[in-house]
Amino acid sequence: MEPAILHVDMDAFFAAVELLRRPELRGRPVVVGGSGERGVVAAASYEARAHGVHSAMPSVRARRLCPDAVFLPGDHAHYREVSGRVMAIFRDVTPLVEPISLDEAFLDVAGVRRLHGSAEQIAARVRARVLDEEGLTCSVGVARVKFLAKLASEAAKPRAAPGGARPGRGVVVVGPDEELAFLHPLPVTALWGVGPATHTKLQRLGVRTVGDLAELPEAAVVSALGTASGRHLHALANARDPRRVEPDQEVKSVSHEETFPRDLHDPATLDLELLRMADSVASRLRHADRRARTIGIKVRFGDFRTVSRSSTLPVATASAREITRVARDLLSSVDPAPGVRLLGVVSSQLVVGGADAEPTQLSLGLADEGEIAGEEPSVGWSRAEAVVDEIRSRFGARAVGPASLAGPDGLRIARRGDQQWGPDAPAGGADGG
DNA sequence: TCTGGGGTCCTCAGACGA
DNA sequence: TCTGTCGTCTGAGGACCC
Repeated sequence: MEPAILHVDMDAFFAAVELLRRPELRGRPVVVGGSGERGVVAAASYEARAHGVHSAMPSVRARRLCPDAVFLPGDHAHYREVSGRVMAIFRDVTPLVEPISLDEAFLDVAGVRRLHGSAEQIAARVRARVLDEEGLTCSVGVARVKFLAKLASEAAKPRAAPGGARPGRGVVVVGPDEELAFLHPLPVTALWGVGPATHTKLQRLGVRTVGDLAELPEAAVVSALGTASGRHLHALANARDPRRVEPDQEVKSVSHEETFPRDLHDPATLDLELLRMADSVASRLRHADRRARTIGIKVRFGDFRTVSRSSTLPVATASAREITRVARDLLSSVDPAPGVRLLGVVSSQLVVGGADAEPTQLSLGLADEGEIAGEEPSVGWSRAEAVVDEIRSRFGARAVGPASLAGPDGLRIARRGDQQWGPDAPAGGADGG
């Protein structure tokens, strides 16, 4: 079988997009990410990587490693916009595009080779178009199966070197007869699904490389890692990966979580944050035409101990009021006294369709603060929230929101990606204990 | 060298009904 | 009526990915 899966990975995407807007920074180490003490690096230019800076590294440490670096706060909305245009280029080549994140995607080109040429030729053309139309470089891996394509794109990438990037090969093709020779010398951590915990377990079995793992009997791997992970990783190590490129991935959960600049102890402050996050989750659910059956919270304490609580409702909801009510209930079972570092609201078990897609849970007609004259209270609220959505779509997310979120600088409405890489430098917003 | 945010998937334990 | 088993659902937590 000829390779027909492409994995396209943008090179230092966020940093590269920023350099397009600020060409004067070219050649300098640039770091995109959170600015606060608890922020992390989202992307680093190759000049910064040469100093040892990499994504997910605490910003504080990145600053220490590379004091000359230019730190930029990151603009998630803009990256999404650029990503959308790049994905459109991919879809122009084949309809079978599976985005993995803003900066990478799998493409299945099996059906378009007669039209566009071999997978390798298509890969080269995709790279050229992305560079032409967006001014961005990307690396492409080509293989028979997904995870090999992904490893191949990694092998195609530029490398960090003092003074900037050493160009990579751009496109790497792993032919069917080269798969094991390509795969087996790689460290086992190169496999998708082998993180620190699994690595430790595999080390105990004497596994260092993918080849070592491939040689073990599957039963031994299953016994060490569990059925699902064990079988999966053993298959990958033998170049077997049955996963197809899936263009229409359903979203399975919608969540919003934030790390605070300082740990919070005060229940009233936490309650306001919870309200803000529930409002954000509900708004995004309605925008995606989804409702959630399960509502959960996530609490991380100052010592990094993390707990979660969840509750499954009889009827799915996308109402901010209902999500807040459930989340509040769950939060009341957690003692914030040790200090809360992070709070999150999660919605899952999603069903398709807005509020009118399924029967609404009617209340028993008790007096309700949200009641609208002559209407069932919950119906009144869902109408009110539909109006909120309409206003936000016209005037922006911060145009309207719960009164309790009003402050001297306007509404404190949480938007997706606002705080993607950690809290900004503290501005005295936390209660500090 | 103190660890973000938004996701997915897996495991395990307990509850519950057939 | 009691007990055991099985499958399913739920909740909590962990690991991993970008």
